[in-house]
Amino acid sequence: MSESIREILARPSAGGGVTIRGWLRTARHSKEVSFLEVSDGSCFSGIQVVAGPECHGFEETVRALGTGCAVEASGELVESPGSGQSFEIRASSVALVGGVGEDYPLQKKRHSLEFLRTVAHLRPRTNTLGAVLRVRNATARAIHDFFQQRGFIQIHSPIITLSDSEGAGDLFRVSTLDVENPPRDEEGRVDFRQDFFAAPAFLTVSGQLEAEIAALALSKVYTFGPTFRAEDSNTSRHLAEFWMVEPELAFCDLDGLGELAEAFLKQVFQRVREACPDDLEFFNKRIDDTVLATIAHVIEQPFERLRYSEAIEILEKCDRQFEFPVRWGLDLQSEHERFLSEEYFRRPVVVTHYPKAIKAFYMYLNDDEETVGALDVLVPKVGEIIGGSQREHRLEVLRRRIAELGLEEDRYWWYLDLRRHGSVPHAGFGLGFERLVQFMTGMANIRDVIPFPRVPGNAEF
RNA sequence: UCCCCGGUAGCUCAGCUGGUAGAGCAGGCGGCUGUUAACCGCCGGGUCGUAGGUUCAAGUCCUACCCGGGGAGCCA
Repeated sequence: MSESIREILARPSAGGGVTIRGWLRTARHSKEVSFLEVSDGSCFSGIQVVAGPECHGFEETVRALGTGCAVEASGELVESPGSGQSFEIRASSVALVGGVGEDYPLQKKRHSLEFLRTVAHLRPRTNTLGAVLRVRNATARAIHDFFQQRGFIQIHSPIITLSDSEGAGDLFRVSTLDVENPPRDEEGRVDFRQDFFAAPAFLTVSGQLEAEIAALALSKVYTFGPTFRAEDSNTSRHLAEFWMVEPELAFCDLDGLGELAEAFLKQVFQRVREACPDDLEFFNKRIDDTVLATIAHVIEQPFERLRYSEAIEILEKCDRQFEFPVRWGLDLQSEHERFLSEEYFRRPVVVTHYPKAIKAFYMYLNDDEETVGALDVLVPKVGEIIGGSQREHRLEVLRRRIAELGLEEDRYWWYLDLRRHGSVPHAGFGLGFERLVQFMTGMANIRDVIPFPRVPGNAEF
């Protein structure tokens, strides 16, 4: 494999022959010389190829090149006399590998992100999406590194599931039945006993329950995989298909979970800042000029920790008028979360001990019998980025909670069984991977931090 | 799903109180001895989101629908 532009630009000094392959960002032609800016996606920067009449292919090829053309160029790596780059390639030959039509939609000029979504097959070639995909990659790697270094074992939780988990969101059905003419049972209802899995099946909304199973054997585990929600929600923070990171720890309580969440975010931010400095510089310059300061802040400042009750007090006492009411027992709204993290504390905030009525059945019931061991991490701009809890590991308490909420115990038989055999305190959280990338890059719309977004009414590409 | 805003050239937009569509960039051609989203000149390019309606006349006003954006709900 040939040397990437990233590797060439990282050379200690000029000199020597190089060959690069990539796509033209722009071509500047004057009478005796052409400047080609070539990118291969290996790093934010492209490399400048300078071709004159002595270059093989100058008249036939180089003069006709424009934005988008795929080329192969060979020559000598030299120090650039122009400002704007340290090295450039003095070309001895340039060959066209793949030309572009007159209707090639990408210009060297800035495009709107909305337009780029309509050409998702070409948008990775833009500065912005290229940077997003490199940061996304670095973030995924940093996540694996964090857990692997600490002895967490990755669990591959299933994509197809029969249970609807915590009942979170609407589910995508998985079926091989003929939708035009499904088999019916005696009462005329669709007979899923004849379906592929002999039961109604769905795409997973979370790997949590499976992670709990694994944690109660391997102690420290995590999942990192796609999840699916069929909610008709159309916002800049929601996708129908997104990736979720879910660590789960045995012998861990809520405090331990909060420490893990903070160490996790700090290290991931640190690693991505080390891996993608040019990309982050670009986001800070062109997308959101607070990105670098925010990243530094997350790495350096301790997170604020407070209980739900304290959060309510702060919100009640402040002189801000909120659209939605603030009262103990009501869930925090987006505006409340943003006020706390963006304005009041100006840093990530860890809120714990929520009222049991607004949280899921599996969360640990505190001694006050009113609150549960829930934990949310709120960050500026994005809002809730992590949601987690200490799990209820006491069989009788869990059965009571299931009954209180009117859930069917039968459907959770194996989840309950885990509490009958070797049950221990355990805790875990879920992190929306795209929201993390949004936070890192400052991208306003979640559809622009995933290469192929799935949203209501649109799954093209 | 709800509320608000928008849809005009390939892209980004302008088009006033209704009078029959324009700029920059992109594209094509030509010029320019080192450019940095290069620059200069010329040229081509539009059923103004769709369907109805009002009017002598609709890009402009009205209605419905479609698509996009922002916010909210739900959540990650």
